[in-house]
Amino acid sequence: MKILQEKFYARDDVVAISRELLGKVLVTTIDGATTSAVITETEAYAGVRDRASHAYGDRRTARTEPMYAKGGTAYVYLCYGIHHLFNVVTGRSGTPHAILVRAGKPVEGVTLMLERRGRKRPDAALLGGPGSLARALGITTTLTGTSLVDGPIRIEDHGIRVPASKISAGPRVGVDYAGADALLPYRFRVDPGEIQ
DNA sequence: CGAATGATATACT
DNA sequence: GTATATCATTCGA
Repeated sequence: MKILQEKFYARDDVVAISRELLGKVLVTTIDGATTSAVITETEAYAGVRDRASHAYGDRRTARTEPMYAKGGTAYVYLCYGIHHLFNVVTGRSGTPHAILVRAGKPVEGVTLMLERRGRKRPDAALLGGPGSLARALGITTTLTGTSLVDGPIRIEDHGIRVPASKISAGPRVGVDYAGADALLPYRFRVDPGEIQ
């Protein structure tokens, strides 16, 4: 159960880190209650040169400020006025790379996750989609800018191995506005059935 | 298929 | 300071 340290996040290759996050375990402790899930889907947002990124063109604002922090910082923002989306900031300080965590497979605190989502039984919809995942894990915008190393959100390595052959890559979701960058294969997914 | 729903960025006065 | 368009989505008809 080792918590990923700053060294893991500080690297420059956000796309490589996106692949490596598959199979890692996202853990939150909110109000003393812990919930966790294996990450099964991620999307890379490659800083200032990626039209789909909030930091495209070096747009540094109050909202995007956490993206410019050092790797291992949480970036959470409100989307469509309803959904809190959780991202992992990578790269060194000043490099606004981030990874959107889109889906997961429940591990710990399933009852609480069902309660937060207003559902009866665990199924693909419980943690399927970035808004649903954040909701189930209790992640809100108040946690943006917090540390993933010693904060309420962290990511652990449980030794789950995801072979490269089981990872599918494709274009990102909901970023049609990004022109040619919308076609980049920056979305990575592993079939939840492949996770032990 | 389309409404919901509010913070945020940007362009105005 | 005020106005308005725009979302890295979800759920229900």
